[in-house]
Amino acid sequence: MNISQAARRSGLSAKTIRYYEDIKLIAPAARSDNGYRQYDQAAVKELRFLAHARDVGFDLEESRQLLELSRNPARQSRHARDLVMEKSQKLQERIEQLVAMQKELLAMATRCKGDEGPECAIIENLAAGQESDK
Amino acid sequence: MNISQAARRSGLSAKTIRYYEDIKLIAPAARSDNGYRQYDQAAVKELRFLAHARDVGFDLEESRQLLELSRNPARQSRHARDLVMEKSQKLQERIEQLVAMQKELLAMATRCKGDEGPECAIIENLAAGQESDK
DNA sequence: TGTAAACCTTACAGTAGCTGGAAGGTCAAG
DNA sequence: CTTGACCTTCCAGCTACTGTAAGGTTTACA
Repeated sequence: MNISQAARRSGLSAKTIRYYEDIKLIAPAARSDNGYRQYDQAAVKELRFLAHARDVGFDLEESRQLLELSRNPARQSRHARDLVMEKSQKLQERIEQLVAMQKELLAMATRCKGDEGPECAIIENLAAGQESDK
Repeated sequence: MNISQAARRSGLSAKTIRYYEDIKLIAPAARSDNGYRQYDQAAVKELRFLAHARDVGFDLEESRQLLELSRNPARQSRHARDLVMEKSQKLQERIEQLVAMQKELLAMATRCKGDEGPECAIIENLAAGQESDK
């Protein structure tokens, strides 16, 4: 199949698939006589793997590691688990950070009248700085 | 004061301050005879404003808008409030997305033994694709 | 047979928000 | 007079793509 069908089946864009080939995340696709890239079921499966890994938050380097594990029949599931736990930890920290931001945004919004006047707790709050160094 | 002190007092790096000047987020700093940038309290206050706006999740364009509001004595607090509410909404969506990712990561990790063997629910889960198009 | 739409190719530029490094000028202490 | 800590500008690189240009191919249809 051509690249756009592989894209549809994998959930990646054709652009992204070419990009993944460029950066050697996947092996160069076979080519048909006209020079078009050709994908088989196995190739699509790897693309779907990558799409899913990205979806759950792995970056390209981590996705590459996971893909290598999936290709390696002598892998140790411990390695995959380590990657997942580490990502989960980072994600947890990120979530807590966003929740804290969210909390502060709502606190600011609550105290701002949001009318036609210039007085604004949001602006004051952002301007009010924790002075650090003198 | 010189740039590194302004950096310490604002919570931004010197690099970042120069960058903000470059992209005209802030006015070009005054220069002393030797060509060094000079910052006064008002300048530091704007830098702190920006640092804080970034901290709570605003991107540079939004931060620029907020800074303009803070500079404008004829502002309407409604505008600031709108920016905050919109950002809060986006943030909420992002948080829910990350929480869903986190949930899936933990579900995968739970089902993976994480030992020396190759059998791994994580790999299987990532490989198992929701086949979309035939 | 012509042509237009829908594919495909490569190559290069741009995005956000910085950070790092090179190459060099300035300043205060010892 | 040298060392180290500043400062300057400029350019490259980071992530993970996306957009665009300029072209070649294939297919459907009039």
